[in-house]
Amino acid sequence: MRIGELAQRAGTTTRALRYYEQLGLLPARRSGNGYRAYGEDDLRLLEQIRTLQDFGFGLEETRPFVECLQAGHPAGDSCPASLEVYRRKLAELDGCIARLQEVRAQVAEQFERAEQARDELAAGAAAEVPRCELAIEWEGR
Amino acid sequence: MRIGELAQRAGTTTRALRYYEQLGLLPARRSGNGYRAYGEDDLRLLEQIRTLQDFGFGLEETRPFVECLQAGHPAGDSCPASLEVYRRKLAELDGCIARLQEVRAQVAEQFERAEQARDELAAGAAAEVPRCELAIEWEGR
DNA sequence: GCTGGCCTTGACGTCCGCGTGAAGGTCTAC
DNA sequence: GTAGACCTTCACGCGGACGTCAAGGCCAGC
Repeated sequence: MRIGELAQRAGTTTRALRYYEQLGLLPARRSGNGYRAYGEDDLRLLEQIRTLQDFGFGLEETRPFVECLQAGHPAGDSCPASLEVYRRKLAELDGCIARLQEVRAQVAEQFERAEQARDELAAGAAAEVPRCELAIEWEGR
Repeated sequence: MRIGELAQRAGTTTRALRYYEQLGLLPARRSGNGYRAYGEDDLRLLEQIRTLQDFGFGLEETRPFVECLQAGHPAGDSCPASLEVYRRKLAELDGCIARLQEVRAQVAEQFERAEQARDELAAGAAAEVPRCELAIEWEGR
């Protein structure tokens, strides 16, 4: 299989595949004319890469999974290095979620405080309007 | 106050202040020699900007707050436009948190599945080890 | 043999916000 | 007078995952 066919079947581009090869992530054999030659296994590697990318993994983080598959293991996450990446990612996600929740709480606090201040101002203004009208009537006489 | 002093008091750099001016976010008066001249008010504007940046607001998102202060309101979030930014930011944060939690759940699921598969493999191997030892003992006799 | 489609390498462009750096000149403080 | 602060404008960096040419090689079908 040549690069164009693999790209199409994997739903990606030839440029991405060359980029992966450049990173040493997805090396390709070469046929006689210098064209990259891929097998069905490479399609599985690509699917592994894309699945992890959808989870927000960087390309370097997919490397242990790819190497695990290349080593002949049945799944990309059969190897300790892959599990370690899972663990790191979970910790990273937890940290990120915690930070965002903290920020959210602070923003919400500011928002509610500001909204309340606005309402109190509006209530104060409403209370002052009659006095203003009285003053006008007073002046009118 | 000149740009260097303001930058130092606000804990930022002169480059950043010139950049904010370039964005029209923090315009400066000019003294006779062409130097930027800032007042105490500008320090408050800067503090508002930095506070919001710490919350993850982009510079453009701080603009309504800054303009609100520039209009003479007591607080940057006294104006409807600022409250609207708060609301948008809260929605954005909620969406971001939800996405991350969903991803976290999926990664956790993959991780646990992979770990279980490993344990089962290890258990299978452990179950085989005694047989191996027995075999060795058997051979030993 | 020629067109069109696939492939090759290499190098630079894109996106995004938030600045930073450098060059070359003016102004101020000691 | 000299160091340091300031001025302007233009350009560049960052980080990651590619996109987009450019210039050319290889091959199938007509």
